Amino acid sequence: MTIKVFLADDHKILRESLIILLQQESDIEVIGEAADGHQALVDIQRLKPDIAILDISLPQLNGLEVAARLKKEDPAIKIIILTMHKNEDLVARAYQLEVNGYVLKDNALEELLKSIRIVQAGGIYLSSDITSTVIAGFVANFGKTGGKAELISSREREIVQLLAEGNSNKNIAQLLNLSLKTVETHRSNIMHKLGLKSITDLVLYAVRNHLIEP
Amino acid sequence: MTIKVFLADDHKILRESLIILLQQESDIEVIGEAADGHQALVDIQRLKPDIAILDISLPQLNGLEVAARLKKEDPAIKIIILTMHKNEDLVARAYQLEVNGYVLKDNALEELLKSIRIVQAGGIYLSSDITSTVIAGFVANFGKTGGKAELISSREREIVQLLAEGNSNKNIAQLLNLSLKTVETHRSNIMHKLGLKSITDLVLYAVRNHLIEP
DNA sequence: AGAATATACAGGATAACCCTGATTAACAGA
DNA sequence: TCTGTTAATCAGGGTTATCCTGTATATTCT
Repeated sequence: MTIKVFLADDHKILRESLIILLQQESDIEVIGEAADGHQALVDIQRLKPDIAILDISLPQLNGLEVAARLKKEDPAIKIIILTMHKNEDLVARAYQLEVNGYVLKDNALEELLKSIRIVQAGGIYLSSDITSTVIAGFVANFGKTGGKAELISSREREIVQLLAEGNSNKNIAQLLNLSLKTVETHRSNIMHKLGLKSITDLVLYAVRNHLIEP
Repeated sequence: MTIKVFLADDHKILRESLIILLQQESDIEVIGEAADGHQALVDIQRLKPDIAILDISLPQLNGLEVAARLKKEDPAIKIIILTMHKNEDLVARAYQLEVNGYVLKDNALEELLKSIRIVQAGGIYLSSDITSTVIAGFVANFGKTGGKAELISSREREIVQLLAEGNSNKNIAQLLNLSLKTVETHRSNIMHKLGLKSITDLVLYAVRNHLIEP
């Protein structure tokens, strides 16, 4: 019995290449493909693959939304997210949706094959270079806040935005009538909670989460 | 005589897949690969492939900058840009660099093979879906970019990207084999030239100019 | 040749970062 | 109600990083 997989990715070159290579595996069979979220949703519900492999940045309906709708209708469906995004928030959202795998495109092809077999066997697969701290932090928060995990507090989010807008710690302290030390503490906590390594990462986080516009 | 190609793309899954499939073509031989711009530049100059296939969004040094440096050293080198971006400004910039091919990742694999053979034969290949945007872009940009002085130098652009990717001055100095003080000077000059007040402004500049992806 | 630019490097001042603390208020669970 | 957790506030003190002001050489442009 082969593992029937469905592949949704908007880049045809990658889609075609992966299908050719997946077909060469004796235990894997690609039974369908899609280039956008709507088509993926319709075809996956019709073809009922064992595993749906979804890119996040799909046109019309993003991969996480497709995953959410599939899981809502059939919580047993197996989903692997295949994406270039190692953004903490997206990983957390995927985790919330209880997807079965999260594989980065800059990992080896071998990782994808491994994830398919592990997920088919009932396991959960996460790319090794996704920071464990984010997952740990997320798991720690999950359930205590009623389902929706807020990684950072309201005050912290306010400071994220001010930082991403180019304000210095000193500046923020003046704006918010706080001690410089308080701002430093917030900043440090934010970096740890979000798993960011530099102010640059913070700006990108803010852009991705629409706290500021590029 | 086979066509010797070099492939640079930061997504290992795509890179691996493409190499396997390109190797199956009897007239094509992949003689090297790279996951970042620096490695690509060094290896391409060392291995001297017939055609260099470059993604635009490469870490450390983006594909267009790699193309510019390769063309400067050897104007006869053949370059195919393989990218997800169909922005007219990126296409126009590629055209100014006189690259030999521009293929979109959402085209078929067959397109890439065709582009390799056409470019090897001395032709220029453009993905069919960007023909209209490229024409529009040229009409709009023609004349403007003729003698317009670049705001920042090639070296500075390289450092902008490394900064926006979250590297510290120290880190960049090591990567480029420069003194820390040199990197600091470049950084300062960049900020003044571009009228930026903070590193976050620089990240936003890099995002807007597609030096990095949000 | 002269001017402008790119590239490279230094010293000293300022700001940010890191780690280990502390206090107070709010709030949830046993 | 007591206890534990989190949010929010602040501090000392040491280590790094960044900013500002200069200098110098090679290359490129006119």
